[in-house]
Amino acid sequence: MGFANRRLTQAERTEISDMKMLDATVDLIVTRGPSATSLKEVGLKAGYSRGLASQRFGSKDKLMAFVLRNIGDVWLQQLKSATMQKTGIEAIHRALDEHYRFCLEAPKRVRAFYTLWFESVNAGTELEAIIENIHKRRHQDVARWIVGEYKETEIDSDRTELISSHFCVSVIGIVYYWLTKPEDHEHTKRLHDNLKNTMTLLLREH
Amino acid sequence: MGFANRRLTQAERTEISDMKMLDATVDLIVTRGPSATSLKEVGLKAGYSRGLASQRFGSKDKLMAFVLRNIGDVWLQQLKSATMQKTGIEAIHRALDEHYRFCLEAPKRVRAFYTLWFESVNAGTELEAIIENIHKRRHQDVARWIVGEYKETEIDSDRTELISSHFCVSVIGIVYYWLTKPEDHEHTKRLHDNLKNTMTLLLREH
DNA sequence: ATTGACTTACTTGTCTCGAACAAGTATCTT
DNA sequence: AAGATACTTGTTCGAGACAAGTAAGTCAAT
Repeated sequence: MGFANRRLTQAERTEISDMKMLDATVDLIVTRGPSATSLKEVGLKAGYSRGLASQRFGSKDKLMAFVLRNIGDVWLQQLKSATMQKTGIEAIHRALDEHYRFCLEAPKRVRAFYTLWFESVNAGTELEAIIENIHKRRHQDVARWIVGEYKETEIDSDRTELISSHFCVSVIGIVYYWLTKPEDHEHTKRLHDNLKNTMTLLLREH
Repeated sequence: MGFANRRLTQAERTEISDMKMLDATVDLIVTRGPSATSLKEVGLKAGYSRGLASQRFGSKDKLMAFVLRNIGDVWLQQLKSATMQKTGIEAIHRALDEHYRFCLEAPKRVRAFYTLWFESVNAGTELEAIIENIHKRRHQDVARWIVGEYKETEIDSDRTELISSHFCVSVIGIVYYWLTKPEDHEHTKRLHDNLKNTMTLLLREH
């Protein structure tokens, strides 16, 4: 707080207002849902005027895209470093542990993230493209983990494809259930562990 | 068409307008997404005035609840008769076949249904309660199928619980992927079949 | 360092459109 | 024909979007 009144650069000003509006948006999405979140409220809650969010982002969709990208990037980064150099079932376990941990640590952000994620299905917005990208990356990551461990051995590419799909599908489902019961950590943990076991089983079975 | 101009009862009138508005809503949800679907358009597309949907249902949320309930009921009915008297893996296979079939046969309706389903997460609306109910029923159905087949034998209630959860989670995930690629029947079929195999595996493993 | 022209951040005013509801008209009922 | 029910039209309120305004930061010349 020592520099609270010091002169800020333009870049700092936008950075600060962006982050404040991000937080405000996350809060509003989590408490009221995206459709009941107004640009006006976002601006005011962040400590600015009713018009700033509109002015900065251009449209509600673009604000949401900003939120999605912002949270998603942080996440992908964390996930990447957690599974670095790992392959096979170990990487998968790590990824699921990290996923669970992320849901516990920044639950509001992750909830907002996945709420937007689900909401943008069939919404015909720009968000779809961003999410499509994340899907692809996730699927490729898993496939790479499997291939890295079992390459040219028991598991062919068709089977790798199937197992990766199963993983991605299950993660989506788990997240869905987490969103409906975000406070039930026990249940969420069980679902993650359960998927770990199933994945182990699938990789063992040829 | 023979009775197009005959005098209709009030009950018939509402029934007809309800169904026409249901169809209109489904169309609009599938093409533009729920938030871009206006009550005005629903009324007009159904062949009535801009105000009818509003007047009939009271609010947009209630229209959506109507759509959800209506499609959900038909579905549950079909699913029920398809799995009648069946237990264990056979019931599960049947349920998945039926699920896949439903996605092929009435894709617009099912898409609208699941779009609303996903959208209502964190929306704080009445829809959540309806969906919560469907979740419970689904979970119980699966648990009953497993218990019915393997009762007092190898699979205890904890494990039944886990396997049912896995099923429900995976179905949600599959539906999510279907929504993102509704035209890729091959992929959707693979995901369904894949889940059948995994369930078989889970039930075999003790 | 101060000044002043210029750019960038933010605010206020206004338009349009959708949701919601009230008050009206048309169609059925008995 | 009188009452009830289905449907329409008129109006209000609030949100998104954008234009026009104000405030804050930047940078070169003195």
